[in-house]
Amino acid sequence: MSEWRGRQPTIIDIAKAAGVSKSTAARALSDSGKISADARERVLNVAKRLGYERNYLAHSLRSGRTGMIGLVIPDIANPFWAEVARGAQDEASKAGVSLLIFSSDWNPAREASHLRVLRQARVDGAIVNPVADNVDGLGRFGLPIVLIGSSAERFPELSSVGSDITQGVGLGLDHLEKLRHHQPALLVGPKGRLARVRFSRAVHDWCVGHGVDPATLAVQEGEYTVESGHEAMTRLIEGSRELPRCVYAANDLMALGAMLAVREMGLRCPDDISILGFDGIPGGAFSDPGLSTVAKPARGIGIEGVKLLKEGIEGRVEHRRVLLPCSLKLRGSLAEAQDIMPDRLLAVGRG
Amino acid sequence: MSEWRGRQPTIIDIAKAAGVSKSTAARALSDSGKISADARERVLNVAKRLGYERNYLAHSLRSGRTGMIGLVIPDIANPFWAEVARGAQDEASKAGVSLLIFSSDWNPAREASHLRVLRQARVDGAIVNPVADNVDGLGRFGLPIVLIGSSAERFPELSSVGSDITQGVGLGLDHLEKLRHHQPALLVGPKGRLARVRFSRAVHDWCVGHGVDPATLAVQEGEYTVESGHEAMTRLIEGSRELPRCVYAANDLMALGAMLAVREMGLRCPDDISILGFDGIPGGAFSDPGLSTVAKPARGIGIEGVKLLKEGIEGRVEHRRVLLPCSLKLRGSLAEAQDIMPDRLLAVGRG
DNA sequence: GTGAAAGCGCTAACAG
DNA sequence: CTGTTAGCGCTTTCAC
Repeated sequence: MSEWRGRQPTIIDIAKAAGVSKSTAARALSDSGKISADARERVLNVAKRLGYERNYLAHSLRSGRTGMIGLVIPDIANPFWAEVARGAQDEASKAGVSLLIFSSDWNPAREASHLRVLRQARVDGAIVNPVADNVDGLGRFGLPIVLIGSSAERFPELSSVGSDITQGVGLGLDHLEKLRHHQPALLVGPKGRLARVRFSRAVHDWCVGHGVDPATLAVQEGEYTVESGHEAMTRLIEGSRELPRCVYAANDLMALGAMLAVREMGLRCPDDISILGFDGIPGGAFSDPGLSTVAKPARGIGIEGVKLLKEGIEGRVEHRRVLLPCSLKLRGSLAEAQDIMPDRLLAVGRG
Repeated sequence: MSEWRGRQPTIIDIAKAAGVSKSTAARALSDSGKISADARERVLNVAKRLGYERNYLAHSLRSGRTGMIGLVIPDIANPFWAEVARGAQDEASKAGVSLLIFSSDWNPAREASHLRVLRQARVDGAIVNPVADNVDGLGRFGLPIVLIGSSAERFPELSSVGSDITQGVGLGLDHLEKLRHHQPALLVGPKGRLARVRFSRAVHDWCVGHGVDPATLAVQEGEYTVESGHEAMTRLIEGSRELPRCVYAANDLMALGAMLAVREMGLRCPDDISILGFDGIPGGAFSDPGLSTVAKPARGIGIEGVKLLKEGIEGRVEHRRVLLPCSLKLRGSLAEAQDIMPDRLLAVGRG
């Protein structure tokens, strides 16, 4: 209403205008303690009229709680992480806390800096997917913290939430088996990454449990990008004695790259080669055929992360590890295995 | 080092431990004012030893600046907005301020709530893409504000940064003309949206300037989604006397949907129908053929938004409008127009 | 019920 | 150059 170009009204202004003391005004405004209905109403009215808004800085300074939590992820522009952020955002706003999102761009130094900023901003806690291998910083963060993603293994003492890779890998392998693809070739990530280890181990375990010799599966490495998936697929086709009829990629982008490579070599997906991805990125719907994939519960991870963190902040639960199930997203890139190999395939890739 | 399970040390602890007064410690810690090299060093050493970290709440409460700025966008899971956020994040961390990202999910009520939270958190300013048509809230935000996206037009008095739609549309149309597609069909957004108006107007103006009668262009509406693009394209083909040989979609998702529709009708892109999108989302690279598109400067918008806001906060500049140029991203979905229409095309779509 | 008073941790005059 | 003092706006005893 009024064009008060000056500073925003403080609790003192309200108290004065309502003819009560600072503390009575505070009590009315924070809806706490004993206060007469009359006084409370008068204060509230004045507050509304003057456009009062609680100063959260002062509030937090005094109460020791900021009502803010931090989220540190590797890349906000990556659809998977964006989805995690969205889930966290939803849950945070439902819980009435503000979420501070930080993107580390896979840079450990930047991650450390973000963590520092968060602590200095006195957030009540943080959700982090650590990119730094040396994660000392986390140990001494000194605030409630929840880990997301694969790095949880390195910090068994911290609460964490992630996707159940073992279950997800099994889901994919089971489905491939149903399509009679018993020995899919694998497109995995680079050696160093923990995610790679977990994927490979899950595949290994599944094989052992299903009477398949893990050593018989062809494997190619990639960098989790479309380009490297393309290259890996090319190497795979050119390097194998027999044309692979099915490929299981550890990540959707590589799967998409593989699909491109397949087409470029004059082969067809899924008729000649079936392709299964892992992630569930939206872009997988735009390829031709659409990419079938094992989708990670990205949004759920964000939601659960916030819930877990709240538990930690409120001291309700000491420590907990949550594993969310993956789900199968079937589009067009998978076909049943043919018993007889079409003649024209025999000639392909013998470059 | 030390396992102080207690509270973090304050400036008073430092002062005491260093044997100086609170203010001397403050001066050393904030690197301001006159202070002897000796005292400064002693304080700094103690601070480091005790693991001192400035309490930004108190700092902000006192100094009136929080060093935080807000970013309110419609959807963090949308690749375009994620990219904007990433740009803003980069620039913010370069400028040494923290960025609070909020996603309104196209919900005006939620947007209003986010704006309130930001003001209550005493951010120094905010960057907003308003979804609410009734944007009273913005006017009385009371803090420096920068608008991003198309809504800038409704608030000529506020600073803003956006993409140059007119230039972008022209870029696309120029290129199509070069390929001898003089009358592309248009896939535009829903009537209400400002973005739709701007796109249509830009096309109109280009036509007038290039001797094309705007009324001769076929137009279909969509909702900016893959599905609606698919439907619009189907309507377009079934509804036109002559098969359109080129389509210009106002958004990439609709273009992708159109591509799907084209293929389903037994036509080929780009041989039979050329398709041009508008946005530049990463998913456009996964389609077959890859989607040629006019890319909006998403990251640049985020970067420029932060720069503009900083100017506003520091009172350096009163008001400014920045328009960033779009760029052409050529992939496989565009081909030169054929003079003669292949026979088989004449039969298609006469459902 | 209500008010007075004492801080939360820090900055910014102001004297020394 | 350094220490003292007075708050920033709010919550929270503690008396009355």
